Amino acid sequence: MGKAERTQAVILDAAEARFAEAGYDTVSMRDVADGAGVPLGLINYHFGSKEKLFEAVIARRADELNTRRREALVQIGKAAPTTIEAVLRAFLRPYLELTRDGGPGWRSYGKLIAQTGQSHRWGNLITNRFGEVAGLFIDALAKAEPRLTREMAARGYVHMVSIMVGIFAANETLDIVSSGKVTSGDVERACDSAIPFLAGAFEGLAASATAPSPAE
Amino acid sequence: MGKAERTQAVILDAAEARFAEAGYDTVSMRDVADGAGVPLGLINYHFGSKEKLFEAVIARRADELNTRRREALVQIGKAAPTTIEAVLRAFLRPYLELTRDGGPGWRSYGKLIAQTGQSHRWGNLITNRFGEVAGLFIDALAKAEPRLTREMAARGYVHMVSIMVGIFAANETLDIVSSGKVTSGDVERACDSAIPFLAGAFEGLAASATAPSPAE
DNA sequence: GTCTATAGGCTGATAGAC
DNA sequence: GTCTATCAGCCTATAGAC
Repeated sequence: MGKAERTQAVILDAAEARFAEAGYDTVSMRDVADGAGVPLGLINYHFGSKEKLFEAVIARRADELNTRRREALVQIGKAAPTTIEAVLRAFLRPYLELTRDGGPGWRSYGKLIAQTGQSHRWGNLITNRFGEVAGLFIDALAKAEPRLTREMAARGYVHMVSIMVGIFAANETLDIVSSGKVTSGDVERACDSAIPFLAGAFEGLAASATAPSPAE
Repeated sequence: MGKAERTQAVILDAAEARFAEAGYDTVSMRDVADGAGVPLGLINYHFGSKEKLFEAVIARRADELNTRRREALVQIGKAAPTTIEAVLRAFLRPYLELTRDGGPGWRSYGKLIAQTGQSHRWGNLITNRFGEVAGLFIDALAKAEPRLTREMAARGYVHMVSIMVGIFAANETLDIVSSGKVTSGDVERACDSAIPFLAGAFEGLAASATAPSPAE
C-alpha cells in the first residue's frame, strides 16, 4: 500500500467515525481533518469535495459486504431445496461477521448506513450500491417460498432491510424501551433472534397469499 | 384560534415540509421563513431557536398519534383474549388513518420521523415522546402471546417500529428494488401486507422460545 | 406581534509555497 | 503529496423600529 493510499484510509476512517456520530451536515471538513491528523487541504486534494468523500466512505465497505453476501448466496444455492431461513442467514451473517470481527469501523458504518438510508438526499447512492444484490436476494426469497408473489418478496425484503439496519445501527432505542434489560450492543444476539422473527414473518406473508382474509 | 397560533401553525407546517425533504441541518431558518411567508425574525420570536422549532414540529403530531394509539389499545383490551394481530392493528391503524386522512403534513412527518429516529442527535427527543406508549405496546404483545419473554417482546417491538417507520417514510427504496412494479406511496396496501408479516414474525419468535434450535 | 438590518462566526474550497 | 493562508458565502440569533 502506497503512502497516498494509507493517507486516504486514515481520512476515510476519521470521516466514517465522525459522520456516523454526528451526521454528514454537522461534521465539517475541519472536523475530519483534525480527526485524521491531516491538514484541511489534503482532504480536498484526495477526494475533491465533501460530497465525494462521503460517497467514498459508503462505497468502501459496501463493496466488501456485497461480495460476501453474493458468496453466501452461491453457497446455499448448491444445496437444494433452499429454505427462507437459509436465505436470511446468507443476508445477515456476512454483515454480522464483519461487524463482529472486521474492526471498529464497521460499527460506525452501521450507524452511517442507517442515517444515509433514511435521507432522501443519498437515496441514489444507497440503491446504486446495494440494488443489484437486493435483486438477487428477492429472487432467492421468491424461489425458496413459491407462495410468495414478486410483490410480497420485494416488500418482505425491504422490511428485512429495515430490521437489519436497525440492528446494526445499534442505537439505544432497545435499551430504553426495555428499561435497560436488553442491550442493543450485542448484535450477535440480535441477529440470532431476528432469524426466527423474519422466518416467521415470511411464513405469515406466504400464508396470507393463499388463505383469504376472514372479512372476505 | 388566535392570530399568534395561526402564525405558529404556518411556521410549523413549513418547517415540517422542508425538514422532511432536505433534513434538519440542510434547511436554514431562512428557508423556513420563505416557505411560511413570514420574516426571519418571527420564527425566533415564536420558537426561540432552530432546535426548539424542530422539537415543536416533532411534538405536535406525536401527541396526537400517541393518544389515538392509546385509545386503540384500550378498545382491544375490552375483548379478551387479545391476539397479536389485534395489537399490531392497534399500533399501525391510527398512524395509517392519520396519514391517509389527516392532511399532507402527515406524509412529511413520516419522512421526518425516519430521519430523526436514526440520528443519534435526536434520540432523547424521540424516546421521550414515544417511550411511554412503547411500554404499553410491549406489555400488550407479551400478554397476547405468553410464550414471548420480555426481551423478545421488546426486540419484536423495535423491529415492528423499524418496519413501520420504513412504510410511512415512503422513500423510493421499494419502487427501485421492485423495478417500479410496487409503489411505496400506497401506505394502506403496505400496512395490509405488514400485518400478516408481523403476525407471522411474532409467531416465529414465540415458537423459537419453546422449541430448541436444531443445533442443540 | 411583526418586520428589517446586521453582527459574529463557521463553512467548503482553493491558490500557491514547499 | 503535503501543508498554510485566505476568500467569498452562508448561517443563527438578536437589537431595535414600528
